[in-house]
Amino acid sequence: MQSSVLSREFYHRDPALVARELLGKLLLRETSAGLCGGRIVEVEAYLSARDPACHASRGQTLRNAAMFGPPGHAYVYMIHARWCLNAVTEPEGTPSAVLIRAIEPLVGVELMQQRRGTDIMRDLTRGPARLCEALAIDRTYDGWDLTAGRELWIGEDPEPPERPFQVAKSGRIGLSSAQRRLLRFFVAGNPFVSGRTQAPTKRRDTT
DNA sequence: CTACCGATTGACT
DNA sequence: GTCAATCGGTAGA
Repeated sequence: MQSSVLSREFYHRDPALVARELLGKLLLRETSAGLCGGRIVEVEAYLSARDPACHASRGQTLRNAAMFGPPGHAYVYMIHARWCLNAVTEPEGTPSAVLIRAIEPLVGVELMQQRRGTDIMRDLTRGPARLCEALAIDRTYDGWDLTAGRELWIGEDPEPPERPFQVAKSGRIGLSSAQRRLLRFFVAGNPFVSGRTQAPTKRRDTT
Protein backbone atom coordinates (compact mmCIF):
# COMPACT_ATOMS: atom_id res chain seq x y z
CA MET A 1 0.00 0.00 0.00
CA GLN A 2 1.42 3.36 -1.02
CA SER A 3 0.94 5.70 1.85
CA SER A 4 3.28 8.55 2.67
CA VAL A 5 4.41 8.34 6.25
CA LEU A 6 3.80 11.39 8.44
CA SER A 7 6.99 13.32 9.18
CA ARG A 8 8.51 14.28 12.48
CA GLU A 9 7.46 17.89 11.79
CA PHE A 10 3.83 16.83 11.70
CA TYR A 11 4.03 15.82 15.36
CA HIS A 12 6.29 18.71 16.33
CA ARG A 13 3.32 20.98 17.08
CA ASP A 14 0.55 21.67 19.54
CA PRO A 15 -1.08 18.37 20.57
CA ALA A 16 -4.63 19.64 20.03
CA LEU A 17 -3.72 20.61 16.48
CA VAL A 18 -1.95 17.33 15.83
CA ALA A 19 -4.93 15.44 17.26
CA ARG A 20 -7.35 17.24 14.98
CA GLU A 21 -5.19 16.57 11.94
CA LEU A 22 -4.63 12.91 12.75
CA LEU A 23 -8.31 12.28 11.98
CA GLY A 24 -8.54 10.64 8.58
CA LYS A 25 -4.92 9.44 8.59
CA LEU A 26 -4.10 5.74 8.37
CA LEU A 27 -2.70 3.79 11.30
CA LEU A 28 -0.88 0.77 9.92
CA ARG A 29 0.72 -2.26 11.43
CA GLU A 30 2.87 -4.86 9.72
CA THR A 31 3.92 -8.17 11.23
CA SER A 32 4.92 -11.51 9.79
CA ALA A 33 1.20 -12.30 9.84
CA GLY A 34 0.52 -9.46 7.41
CA LEU A 35 -0.56 -5.85 7.12
CA CYS A 36 -3.53 -4.41 8.94
CA GLY A 37 -4.90 -1.11 10.12
CA GLY A 38 -7.42 1.57 9.32
CA ARG A 39 -8.49 5.18 9.34
CA ILE A 40 -8.16 7.17 12.54
CA VAL A 41 -11.61 8.38 13.58
CA GLU A 42 -11.21 9.37 17.24
CA VAL A 43 -8.36 10.95 19.22
CA GLU A 44 -7.69 12.90 22.42
CA ALA A 45 -4.98 15.47 23.19
CA TYR A 46 -3.00 15.50 26.44
CA LEU A 47 -1.19 18.75 27.06
CA SER A 48 1.98 18.15 29.08
CA ALA A 49 2.55 19.74 32.49
CA ARG A 50 -0.29 22.25 32.14
CA ASP A 51 -2.84 19.44 31.83
CA PRO A 52 -3.64 17.66 35.10
CA ALA A 53 -5.06 14.70 33.15
CA CYS A 54 -1.78 14.16 31.30
CA HIS A 55 0.29 11.32 32.71
CA ALA A 56 3.33 13.56 32.62
CA SER A 57 1.81 16.42 34.59
CA ARG A 58 3.49 15.24 37.79
CA GLY A 59 6.91 14.71 36.34
CA GLN A 60 8.81 12.01 34.58
CA THR A 61 8.54 8.40 35.67
CA LEU A 62 9.53 5.10 34.16
CA ARG A 63 6.08 4.67 32.73
CA ASN A 64 5.69 8.00 30.97
CA ALA A 65 9.30 8.47 29.85
CA ALA A 66 8.43 8.18 26.15
CA MET A 67 6.34 11.34 26.36
CA PHE A 68 9.45 13.28 27.33
CA GLY A 69 11.23 12.06 24.23
CA PRO A 70 11.11 13.38 20.67
CA PRO A 71 7.81 13.85 18.82
CA GLY A 72 6.61 11.22 16.41
CA HIS A 73 7.34 8.35 18.75
CA ALA A 74 4.76 6.12 20.40
CA TYR A 75 3.82 6.25 24.06
CA VAL A 76 2.25 2.92 24.98
CA TYR A 77 0.98 2.34 28.50
CA MET A 78 -1.23 -0.13 30.27
CA ILE A 79 -4.43 0.75 32.05
CA HIS A 80 -6.83 -1.73 33.66
CA ALA A 81 -4.83 -4.58 32.19
CA ARG A 82 -5.04 -3.19 28.66
CA TRP A 83 -2.70 -1.33 26.31
CA CYS A 84 -3.29 2.11 24.86
CA LEU A 85 -1.39 3.91 22.08
CA ASN A 86 -0.40 7.57 22.00
CA ALA A 87 1.66 9.61 19.55
CA VAL A 88 4.13 11.97 21.25
CA THR A 89 3.87 15.63 20.18
CA GLU A 90 5.78 18.92 20.60
CA PRO A 91 9.55 19.25 21.09
CA GLU A 92 11.56 16.79 23.12
CA GLY A 93 11.19 17.63 26.80
CA THR A 94 7.60 18.83 26.43
CA PRO A 95 5.65 15.76 27.47
CA SER A 96 2.46 15.93 25.42
CA ALA A 97 0.74 13.31 23.31
CA VAL A 98 -2.34 12.29 21.35
CA LEU A 99 -4.26 9.20 22.39
CA ILE A 100 -5.54 7.16 19.45
CA ARG A 101 -8.99 6.10 20.62
CA ALA A 102 -10.49 4.43 17.56
CA ILE A 103 -9.86 3.53 13.94
CA GLU A 104 -12.12 2.37 11.14
CA PRO A 105 -10.90 -1.06 10.00
CA LEU A 106 -9.70 -0.99 6.40
CA VAL A 107 -6.98 -3.54 5.75
CA GLY A 108 -6.22 -6.92 7.26
CA VAL A 109 -9.70 -7.26 8.70
CA GLU A 110 -9.43 -11.01 9.01
CA LEU A 111 -6.19 -10.72 10.98
CA MET A 112 -7.73 -8.20 13.34
CA GLN A 113 -10.76 -10.41 13.80
CA GLN A 114 -8.49 -13.26 14.80
CA ARG A 115 -6.62 -11.17 17.34
CA ARG A 116 -9.81 -9.78 18.81
CA GLY A 117 -11.66 -13.06 18.81
CA THR A 118 -14.76 -11.61 17.17
CA ASP A 119 -16.22 -11.02 13.72
CA ILE A 120 -18.23 -8.01 14.76
CA MET A 121 -16.69 -5.15 12.81
CA ARG A 122 -17.73 -2.48 15.27
CA ASP A 123 -15.95 -4.27 18.11
CA LEU A 124 -12.60 -4.68 16.35
CA THR A 125 -11.00 -1.28 16.88
CA ARG A 126 -13.55 0.89 18.73
CA GLY A 127 -11.70 1.98 21.86
CA PRO A 128 -8.01 2.53 22.61
CA ALA A 129 -7.39 -0.90 24.09
CA ARG A 130 -9.40 -2.75 21.48
CA LEU A 131 -7.42 -1.24 18.65
CA CYS A 132 -4.17 -2.12 20.38
CA GLU A 133 -5.28 -5.72 20.65
CA ALA A 134 -6.39 -5.79 17.01
CA LEU A 135 -3.01 -4.40 15.90
CA ALA A 136 -0.93 -6.44 18.36
CA ILE A 137 0.51 -3.34 20.04
CA ASP A 138 2.03 -3.77 23.48
CA ARG A 139 4.80 -2.50 25.70
CA THR A 140 7.47 -3.39 23.17
CA TYR A 141 6.24 -0.45 21.06
CA ASP A 142 6.60 2.10 23.84
CA GLY A 143 9.01 4.63 22.36
CA TRP A 144 8.70 3.23 18.83
CA ASP A 145 9.44 5.74 16.05
CA LEU A 146 6.17 6.17 14.17
CA THR A 147 7.92 8.03 11.36
CA ALA A 148 10.14 5.11 10.38
CA GLY A 149 7.41 3.59 8.22
CA ARG A 150 7.83 0.04 9.36
CA GLU A 151 6.06 -2.27 11.80
CA LEU A 152 3.90 0.52 13.20
CA TRP A 153 3.36 3.90 11.57
CA ILE A 154 0.85 6.58 10.58
CA GLY A 155 0.50 7.78 6.99
CA GLU A 156 -1.66 9.82 4.65
CA ASP A 157 -4.70 8.10 3.24
CA PRO A 158 -3.92 7.61 -0.50
CA GLU A 159 -7.63 7.25 -1.21
CA PRO A 160 -9.51 9.57 1.13
CA PRO A 161 -13.30 9.33 1.21
CA GLU A 162 -15.06 11.39 -1.46
CA ARG A 163 -17.01 13.43 1.01
CA PRO A 164 -14.97 15.41 3.51
CA PHE A 165 -15.79 14.31 7.02
CA GLN A 166 -17.02 16.60 9.74
CA VAL A 167 -14.92 16.94 12.87
CA ALA A 168 -16.73 17.02 16.20
CA LYS A 169 -15.27 17.80 19.64
CA SER A 170 -16.12 16.87 23.19
CA GLY A 171 -14.61 16.49 26.63
CA ARG A 172 -12.25 13.57 27.02
CA ILE A 173 -13.57 10.13 27.93
CA GLY A 174 -12.90 8.36 31.19
CA LEU A 175 -11.66 11.38 33.10
CA SER A 176 -13.30 12.62 36.25
CA SER A 177 -11.72 16.05 35.96
CA ALA A 178 -10.38 18.38 33.31
CA GLN A 179 -13.59 18.19 31.31
CA ARG A 180 -13.69 21.89 30.55
CA ARG A 181 -11.59 21.86 27.46
CA LEU A 182 -12.82 20.00 24.42
CA LEU A 183 -9.78 17.90 23.64
CA ARG A 184 -11.47 14.87 22.14
CA PHE A 185 -11.83 15.00 18.37
CA PHE A 186 -13.77 12.53 16.28
CA VAL A 187 -15.37 12.01 12.89
CA ALA A 188 -18.99 12.95 13.45
CA GLY A 189 -21.41 10.10 13.00
CA ASN A 190 -18.76 7.49 12.26
CA PRO A 191 -19.89 4.12 13.66
CA PHE A 192 -16.36 3.15 14.68
CA VAL A 193 -16.08 5.98 17.21
CA SER A 194 -16.30 4.98 20.88
CA GLY A 195 -18.75 6.73 23.16
CA ARG A 196 -20.92 9.46 21.66
CA THR A 197 -20.59 9.69 17.90
CA GLN A 198 -22.18 13.12 17.72
CA ALA A 199 -21.07 16.39 19.21
CA PRO A 200 -22.60 16.97 22.63
CA THR A 201 -25.62 19.22 22.54
CA LYS A 202 -24.88 22.64 23.93
CA ARG A 203 -26.23 23.49 27.32
CA ARG A 204 -26.20 26.77 29.16
CA ASP A 205 -26.37 25.28 32.61
CA THR A 206 -25.42 21.90 33.89
CA THR A 207 -26.13 20.76 37.37
C1' DC B 1 -29.01 1.75 27.23
C1' DT B 2 -26.80 1.41 32.24
C1' DA B 3 -24.11 -0.82 36.02
C1' DC B 4 -20.89 -3.66 37.72
C1' DC B 5 -16.55 -5.74 38.23
C1' DG B 6 -12.16 -8.20 36.64
C1' DA B 7 -7.74 -7.14 35.51
C1' DT B 8 -2.28 -5.21 35.60
C1' DT B 9 0.80 -1.77 36.51
C1' DG B 10 3.16 2.03 38.52
C1' DA B 11 3.10 5.58 42.01
C1' DC B 12 2.95 6.65 46.53
C1' DT B 13 2.36 5.92 51.96
C1' DG C 1 1.22 -2.68 51.20
C1' DT C 2 -2.48 0.10 49.08
C1' DC C 3 -4.80 2.38 45.52
C1' DA C 4 -6.23 4.72 41.31
C1' DA C 5 -6.19 4.35 36.58
C1' DT C 6 -6.77 7.68 28.98
C1' DC C 7 -10.85 0.17 29.77
C1' DG C 8 -13.82 -3.65 28.13
C1' DG C 9 -16.84 -7.59 28.75
C1' DT C 10 -21.01 -9.02 30.44
C1' DA C 11 -25.44 -8.97 32.76
C1' DG C 12 -29.61 -6.99 33.38
C1' DA C 13 -33.27 -3.31 32.72
